[in-house]
Amino acid sequence: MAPTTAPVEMNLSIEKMEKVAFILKTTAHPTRIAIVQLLAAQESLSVNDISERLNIEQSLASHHLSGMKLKGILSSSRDGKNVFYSLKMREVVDVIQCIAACTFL
Amino acid sequence: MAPTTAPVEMNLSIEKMEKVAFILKTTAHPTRIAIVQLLAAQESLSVNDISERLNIEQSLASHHLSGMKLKGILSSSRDGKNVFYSLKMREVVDVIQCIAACTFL
DNA sequence: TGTATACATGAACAAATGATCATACATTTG
DNA sequence: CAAATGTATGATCATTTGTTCATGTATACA
Repeated sequence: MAPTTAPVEMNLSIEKMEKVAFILKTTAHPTRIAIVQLLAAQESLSVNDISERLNIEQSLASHHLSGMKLKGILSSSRDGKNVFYSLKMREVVDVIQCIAACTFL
Repeated sequence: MAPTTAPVEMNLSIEKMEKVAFILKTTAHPTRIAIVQLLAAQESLSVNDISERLNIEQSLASHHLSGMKLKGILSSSRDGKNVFYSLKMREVVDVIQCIAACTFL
């Protein structure tokens, strides 16, 4: 039987480390963290919703959103004039929670 | 009584989001992820150990290491000619594990 | 004291990022 | 179709990052 608490042992491949870095990098920005927060609570929001809630320009919101979509963190679907974004890679929520939980921050 | 599984609801402050972003940014690099990996398994390693294991120049390793130390992720202590670095913020291990566990990566 | 070994540091430069602006595209409605 | 609304995109620019190189500092040891 494997012990329930194995010694830390992960040995990621170089490729995997690059992918992980890629995702972390995509998440590592206050505005993008805020976006993830909103979408963790809302299921889906339009670009306007987000830019208003975060008090940023529409264009900037769109840039962040499409970037995050391109990198696989978000997905989007159009409904009339609006484009609604939602979380695709929900794991990033846990990642943020994990760091945010550090009491010393 | 608070429910044990609350709906996703974290509402981090702007300051907290900036701090989280700061930590993620500091971690978001293949070499630095590799360093965390090594230190997750070794407790402490010298600059030379690390630069050899990762096949990078001493100078580059030192830059990454002192940066991570400055940002609170690592700590260091000198023993003779060597400086040994070790993980201070072990939470970053979980963060990396979390993303690395995504099957689609 | 001088030399070797281990690290640190700063300059310099290329590349990536983030923000803003202007403008283009898409959809609805009059 | 024209105007209004919502979103995307590309150019530009300032800032930050990552790397390399040269050199400086610290410790050990002959």
